[in-house]
Amino acid sequence: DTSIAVDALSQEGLSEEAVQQERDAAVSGGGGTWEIAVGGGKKKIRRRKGQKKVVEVDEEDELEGGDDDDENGDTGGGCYERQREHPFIVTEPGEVARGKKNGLDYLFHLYEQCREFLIQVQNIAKERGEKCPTKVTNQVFRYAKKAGASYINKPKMRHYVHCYALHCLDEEASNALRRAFKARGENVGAWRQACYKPLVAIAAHQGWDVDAVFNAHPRLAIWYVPTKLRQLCHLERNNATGSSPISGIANNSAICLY
Amino acid sequence: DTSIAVDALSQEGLSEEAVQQERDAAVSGGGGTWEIAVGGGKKKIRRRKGQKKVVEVDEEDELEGGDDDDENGDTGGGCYERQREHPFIVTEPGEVARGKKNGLDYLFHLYEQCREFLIQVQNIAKERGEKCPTKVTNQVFRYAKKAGASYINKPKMRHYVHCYALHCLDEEASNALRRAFKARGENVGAWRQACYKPLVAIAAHQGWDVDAVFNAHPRLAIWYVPTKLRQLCHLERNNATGSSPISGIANNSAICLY
DNA sequence: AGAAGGACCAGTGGTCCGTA
DNA sequence: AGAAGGACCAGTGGTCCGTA
Repeated sequence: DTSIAVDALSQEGLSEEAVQQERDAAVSGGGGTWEIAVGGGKKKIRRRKGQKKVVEVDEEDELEGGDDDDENGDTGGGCYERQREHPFIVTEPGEVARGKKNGLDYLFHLYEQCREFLIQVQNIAKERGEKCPTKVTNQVFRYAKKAGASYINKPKMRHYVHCYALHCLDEEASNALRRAFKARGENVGAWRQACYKPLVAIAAHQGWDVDAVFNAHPRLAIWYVPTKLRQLCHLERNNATGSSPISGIANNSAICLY
Repeated sequence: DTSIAVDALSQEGLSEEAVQQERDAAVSGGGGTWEIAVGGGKKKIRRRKGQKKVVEVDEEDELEGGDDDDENGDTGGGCYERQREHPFIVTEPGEVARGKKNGLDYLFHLYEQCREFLIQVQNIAKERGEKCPTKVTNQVFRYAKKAGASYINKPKMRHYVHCYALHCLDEEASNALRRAFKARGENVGAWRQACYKPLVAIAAHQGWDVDAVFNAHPRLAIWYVPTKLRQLCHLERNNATGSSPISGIANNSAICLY
């Protein structure tokens, strides 16, 4: 029975398209596929990026049919495999990922989508006189999922927040890093790690106050500062100071690490 | 064994006085009394307000001995009654409550104390490079308790937040309300209820944005807007608008409810 | 191996309701 | 009755680790 999924959606004022797609996903046996679950106005962008079938032979149907891997022959029945988003690869700015991969422009686009979902949640809250979130909270992720953006989830977005931060704060540096890591053939994890260092340098110039750095940028202010970035800034501040941690905070302009 | 309470305190850099008092409370059999648990630098203020023994015959010891009510004769043993703070009564500005009561100046003073505890928590967090609370959170209440201010607790502070808000935002109106309700012999609950209306009026003048009203005042911005005040503002906005809730927000200056 | 995300967990905001 | 606050609860921020 699909009534639960449809009921949940019917309260949110979604397009009939999204409801229909969610219904299809529910019918498909509990698993569904990411492709099917992607709904509403956000789907177009995702489609554009999803250039599949480099090795595969099956032409995908827009609404039905799985994104079957070779080892999974269970196509005819009601049992889809549990599909995940394609992994990210390091791409240059403007470059579309080929194969079963997603590029970094697409990654950053997800942050913009989350911002739009937050704005919608805020508007609803204001209208109802309820307390209004200023950050991308669990509530926003839940809203995004109901709106059909099932490819957005909290662990992923939190994982790459600092990469998005660098993209917002110093797009040139971010682009240069992407090109360098692509040229070197580094994987996404290595690129992600490398994004921390320039951010710490930016924080250093702002008195080591990474919260202030985030809050000063309107698109970044809606994201929680990642724990690891905060810790790195704290460690570097104490190293850079060259004295007891007690002094801290005020000595920002004297020392430049990078 | 008192080691747990002492250990918890020893990490917070408290005065030995507070630790000793906590130990006494623990020894006293799990109950302890509020008087004993009150410790550290904050105690003085509390003492000043606590003018007891109007009907009672027992002179209180500063550190030992309960604040025994007539019906409780269990004084000699290790079993203290579970003491609560004296209830609030409506007092005029500057008036000290008599008998086993606390006055409203004392109530508002508790909010100032919480602010000081928040500032301490913030300073510790900044020093450690941890995320820094902007509001009076559970963490702050926990810190206050460990610091010996056991008379501060979350339900009480949340209960009277809007009364403190009126005191901050329009002290003249707050004082007038206190005098009027005292003159009429109203109880604290009635006074508390009456504090909502002038706050809604203030919010009305600020485009019904009660969050903005709180945030604009530095001592108030650290407190969460109470749910009921938020709801009242929302209801009044829709009533005042005289049309569909869709219009909302922009029509602030035209209509004055009070 | 490298990576995506379901699902868990400690501690939160909120306040009810057993207590005095 | 009026009031103080321990203690509970649903939903949070954070991220681990079983999964693909």
